[in-house]
Amino acid sequence: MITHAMEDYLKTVYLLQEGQEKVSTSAIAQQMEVSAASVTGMIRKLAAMGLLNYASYQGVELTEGGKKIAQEIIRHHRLLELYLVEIMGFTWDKVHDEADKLEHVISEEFEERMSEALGHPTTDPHGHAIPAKDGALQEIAYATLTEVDAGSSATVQHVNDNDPEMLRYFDQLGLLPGAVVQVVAKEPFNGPLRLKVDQTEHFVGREVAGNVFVSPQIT
Amino acid sequence: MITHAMEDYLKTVYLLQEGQEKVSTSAIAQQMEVSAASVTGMIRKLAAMGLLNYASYQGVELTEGGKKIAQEIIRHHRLLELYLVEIMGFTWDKVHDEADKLEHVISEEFEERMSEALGHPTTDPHGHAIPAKDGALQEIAYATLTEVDAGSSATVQHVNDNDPEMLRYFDQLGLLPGAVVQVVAKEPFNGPLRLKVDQTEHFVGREVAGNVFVSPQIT
DNA sequence: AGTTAGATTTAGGCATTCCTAAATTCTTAA
DNA sequence: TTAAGAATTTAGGAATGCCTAAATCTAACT
Repeated sequence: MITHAMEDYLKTVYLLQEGQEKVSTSAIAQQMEVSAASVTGMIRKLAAMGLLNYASYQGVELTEGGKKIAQEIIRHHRLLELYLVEIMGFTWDKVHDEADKLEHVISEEFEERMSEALGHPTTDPHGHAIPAKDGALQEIAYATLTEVDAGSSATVQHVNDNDPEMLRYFDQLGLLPGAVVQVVAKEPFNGPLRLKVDQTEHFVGREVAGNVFVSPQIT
Repeated sequence: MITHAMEDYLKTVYLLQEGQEKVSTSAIAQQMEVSAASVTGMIRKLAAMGLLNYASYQGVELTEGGKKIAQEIIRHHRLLELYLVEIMGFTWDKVHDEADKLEHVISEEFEERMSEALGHPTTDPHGHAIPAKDGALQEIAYATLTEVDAGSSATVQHVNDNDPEMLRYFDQLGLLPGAVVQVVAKEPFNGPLRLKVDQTEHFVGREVAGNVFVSPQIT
């Protein structure tokens, strides 16, 4: 039997796995805010179920079975976020926590009816790709705003959705997926960035800018 | 901390409590399909939390605090059922199980937005009353179809929503809340009832009829 | 009143999922 | 090459929520 906690682990491994193939115990522990010991314990159980491969001290890699479950959960999460915003009228910053709870609980039919009501979308409100029913998630590795040269412009593709407070801040600034930002100036020594979004200028800290993912502006 | 399991117990006690004030351990165990021992264990915990009063062998009674939580869960459940049918297009028979899972997980905001989308309704698709935000549930004790005299007509008020198969059967027969039924004849010795619903006649077993709650037809 | 059937509680166990602390293994740099 | 330090695993323990089996209580009938 697969539990909610297991689904959370699989989802986390899947999202951490993008890029590298192996994910370390400590990376999972940090991301999920549990102890490394707890991670080891759960990993062994998931390995015994054939949902991931792992060798002691070597890190973890999802099997096809594990990937499929992770994709399913991520699809639930992102469809829920979009449904909550588009159909139910939630604000941007509240949908992540609600979706984190609901994603483990909804039926396939619920998923299907949400997708239908939304016209089978492919992107959630934070700009993340929504995996197709049985398809892989194709997330492109965008640069963060901190990596954009002073003077250049870029288009916001997606933002991290973990921190509601930061989301409200993005909303205030107009840093939504699709928005065009110009990096007017970058302070040296890890100081703030000066941005121009929609005519208005703002100063934004490096930590904040690191959570905004952009592609070069298409002109 | 109040868990999902505790909420389920409180909900069950609340619904069993209608009519009598005291609810027995075995009644709870039977309704929830767990052992009586499990019920005892949970009851002691809930009593320690001040959510219900109980004395050994004497049965159980919810406190005001316990009632409040139970009402909240029942409100969630019934709003969810209605939302799933009216807004999402689920069929009658599938909403109970979905609502049983979601009722523990949704936020107050989710509840509020559902209620709004539905125009703040007071009855769910099975004819059960939806408790107001902070108000008590006022379920009227209707008669079942088995208690209606042969020759008399009655109006369906609500039906039991526990068994999806039975719900599909009710749907087929047209035994929906609001429908007018005439009991044409009753076989003696606990045999089937002959019903006339919407011009058509049907034979219905006693067990089935016992799950249809009616009031005398208002003519 | 005594017996007995049924209801209830107690006792002991198991799985889940987390924790801290201690032991082990790996890495790296002197 | 070895020894410190970091990462990982093992060990042991707590809370939850279920179970079965055994003990105990209640109520009903002779």
